[in-house]
Amino acid sequence: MLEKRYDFSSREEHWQEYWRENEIYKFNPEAEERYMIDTPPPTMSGNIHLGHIASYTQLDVIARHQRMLGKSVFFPFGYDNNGLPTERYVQKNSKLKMNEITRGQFIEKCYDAIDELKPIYREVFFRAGHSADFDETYSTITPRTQEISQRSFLDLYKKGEIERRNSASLWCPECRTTIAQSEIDTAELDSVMNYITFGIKDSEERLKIATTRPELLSACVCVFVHPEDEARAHLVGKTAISPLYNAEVPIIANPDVDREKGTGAVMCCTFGDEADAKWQKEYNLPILEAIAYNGKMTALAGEFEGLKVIEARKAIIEKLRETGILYDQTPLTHPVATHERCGTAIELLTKPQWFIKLLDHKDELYQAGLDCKWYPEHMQKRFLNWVDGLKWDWCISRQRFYGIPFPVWYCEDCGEVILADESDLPVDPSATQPKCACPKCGGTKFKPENDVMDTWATSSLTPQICTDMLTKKGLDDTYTPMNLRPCAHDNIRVWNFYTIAKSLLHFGKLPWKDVVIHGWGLSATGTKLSKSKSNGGTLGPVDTYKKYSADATRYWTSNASLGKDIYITEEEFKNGFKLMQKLWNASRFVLPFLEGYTPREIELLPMDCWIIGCYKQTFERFMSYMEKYEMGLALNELEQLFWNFCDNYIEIAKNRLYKPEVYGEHAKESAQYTSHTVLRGMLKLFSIYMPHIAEEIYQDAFAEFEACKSIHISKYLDLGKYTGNDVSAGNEVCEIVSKIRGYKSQKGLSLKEELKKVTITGAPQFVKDCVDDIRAVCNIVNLEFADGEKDVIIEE
RNA sequence: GGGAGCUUAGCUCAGUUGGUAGAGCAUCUGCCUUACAAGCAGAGGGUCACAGGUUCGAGUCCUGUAGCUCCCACCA
Repeated sequence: MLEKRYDFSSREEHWQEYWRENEIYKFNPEAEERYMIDTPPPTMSGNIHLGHIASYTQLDVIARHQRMLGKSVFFPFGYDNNGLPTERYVQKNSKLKMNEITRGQFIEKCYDAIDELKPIYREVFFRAGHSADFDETYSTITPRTQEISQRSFLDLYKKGEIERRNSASLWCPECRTTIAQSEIDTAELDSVMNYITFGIKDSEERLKIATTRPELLSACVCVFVHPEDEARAHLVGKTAISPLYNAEVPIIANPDVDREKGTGAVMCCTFGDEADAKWQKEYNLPILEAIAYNGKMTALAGEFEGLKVIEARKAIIEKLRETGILYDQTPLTHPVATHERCGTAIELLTKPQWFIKLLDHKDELYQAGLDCKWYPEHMQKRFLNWVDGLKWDWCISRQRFYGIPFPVWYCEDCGEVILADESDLPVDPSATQPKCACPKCGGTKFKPENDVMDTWATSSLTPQICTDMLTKKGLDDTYTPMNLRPCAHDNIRVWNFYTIAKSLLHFGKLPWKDVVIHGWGLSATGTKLSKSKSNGGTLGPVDTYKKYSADATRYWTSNASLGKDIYITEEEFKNGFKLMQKLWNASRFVLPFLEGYTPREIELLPMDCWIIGCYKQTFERFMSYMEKYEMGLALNELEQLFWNFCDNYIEIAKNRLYKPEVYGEHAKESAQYTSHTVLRGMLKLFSIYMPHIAEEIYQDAFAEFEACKSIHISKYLDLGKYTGNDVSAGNEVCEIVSKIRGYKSQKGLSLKEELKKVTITGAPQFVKDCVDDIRAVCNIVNLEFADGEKDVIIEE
């Protein structure tokens, strides 16, 4: 018997523990049919919020759906605790500066932070009723993961896909590390265009040049003009003299120059922007470093040495003004590349870095984008677009403390790269030494590579890291391509892209077949929920579970459209809560009539056939939506059926169930069979969205009947193909009932009010066969049928 | 500048292959009905962004326009 009230707060926890103890969600690698998900490990960088719950719950709905199709579902859970986000979190919360403590101490701090955060993260997901295995989880910083990640490095190095190059790379002066193209944001910043003049050697002429980066004047290596620039044609081949520094630089004609921009003459520095870097390579120009890794000017800048870039810019402008070299200024706003993590304008600096070759593989990457199935489909374009615009190889060196080290030393004598032995992985080259002498020069002194790898170099291996929990084989492709990678739309060019790249480079195949793109959880005002910013006022996940239940929280998130952002509104939690109550109450009505009842096949009354037809129709639509990962639309279909069941079917069945002495035992049994079947079927469909209450009711009423330990490992109730005939006729009955209810409503009568006589005209045979049901549900003394136009005539 | 998506009821959104506009929320009216008042019944509410075109017929297909959102490019 179900209690009058469903006490979700205690029952939800009860079932969570039950599922865990009984290993309901355990993956069976031997299963005939498997469904494997490459779960995104949440980044451990602070407080977890409802946005996470939104996307992970959608994923859980998918996992549960696949499980109820009879597949064994691999739904791992992991923690992404490797790298910059965690590092920044630790720095911020402990108010530490990187240069004030040792690397070892800092790493300890990071591990401590992870230990504190892990249980919080686990709790939030576990209490949402997620069907992942929380007892065996992975993390992106464990020794085992480090081993896999380093092995990936060695493998790609040996394949010739990784190399160390000394070239321009994207540098964040705030984080003091190189970053990748994918980590760039663009910010619209105010700036000033400064018009200055260069001298010309052996000439009185001055050459006008515009620049937004006068602080790089000391690193000016060349001046370009357009080949068709007649006014300046005579200068090509001559030597320009930079102001203040009096450096002699060549004047070269270059078709890349945009004659409309600035003055039409460009100074090329090391490096003002990507064009500078390109030209440096193209003309083999000298590399002059005016900016140091800490974002301050070097000795090259002369009197401006030690100033930060922005300060130096102000100072040099002042100086240029004083000396009369600056002849004009115009304010402008322009887009500046910034580091997405900290918003600092990035610089291009030269430093030896490790690169994974991507530009050589653009075609394969593009093809991989075509080969994956994207949901929603148009997200594929974003991937292809990104591959198209790829300009940099993937720089994987990071000048940070906390991360996975490169398994690499350099020979102090000859500089040769010495790789760690695979059997020694994971290694920390700063703590150990190579086992043999340098193969090239026989040297025995080595210095370690002190950089660590980009976090994405590791998280791009999640298919290998998570399936390693099954195979213990590390970098292995036994289970790839997996079935599904879920991912937010902002991660298409990052996590998705790199995972595809690694899988292609290592194994020559896709990491997974399907990609589902989910939106962001947005606050009611439409701002993105973020771990680092607080969107004050919004509920936290655990508060929401407490106030509205986990099931209601899940309802909110699963009701979203594929790929679309979802807004947090308490309205939706309330709706979820109401649905839960309704499910409870409907079951509380039906189930007592099913005590001691065992279903057997009998001939069903027309309206019973009708609701079963409705169920079949819903079931088909539900399945086809879920096939496309459209869980929100599937849920809508289901809800429609459920309300129909409550408002129309139960009202009809009620009379037969209560009064078999009036309507007959057969009519009662027909209603019993039908409500048993349809409620059981609907519960299963609901169970992927609201697993707790579905389990509660299932255990009370159906678990024994199905001899199944949990609704979540039972199979959907497929009643066969919907043929389409019975539903429309039954709907007509509902319309007639609705008309009669409307009549009472308009007259201000109670619905139980007795009607003396009702005549239904133009009704088909099906409706006539339902005479008892209609009479009962509308409380009609005398119900008659007549020929003529379809109508309902009521006499009080 | 290149690409993608969106525009349907006051709000949030559905609308599969063209065939009389749908749901939830909100609003209004009525109803304590032996599951549920956190409920039930009923009602009002839309030139489907705009303009053309194809068609017997267009929210749906084609072309164009406008507005919003996102991705990419744009640092002289």
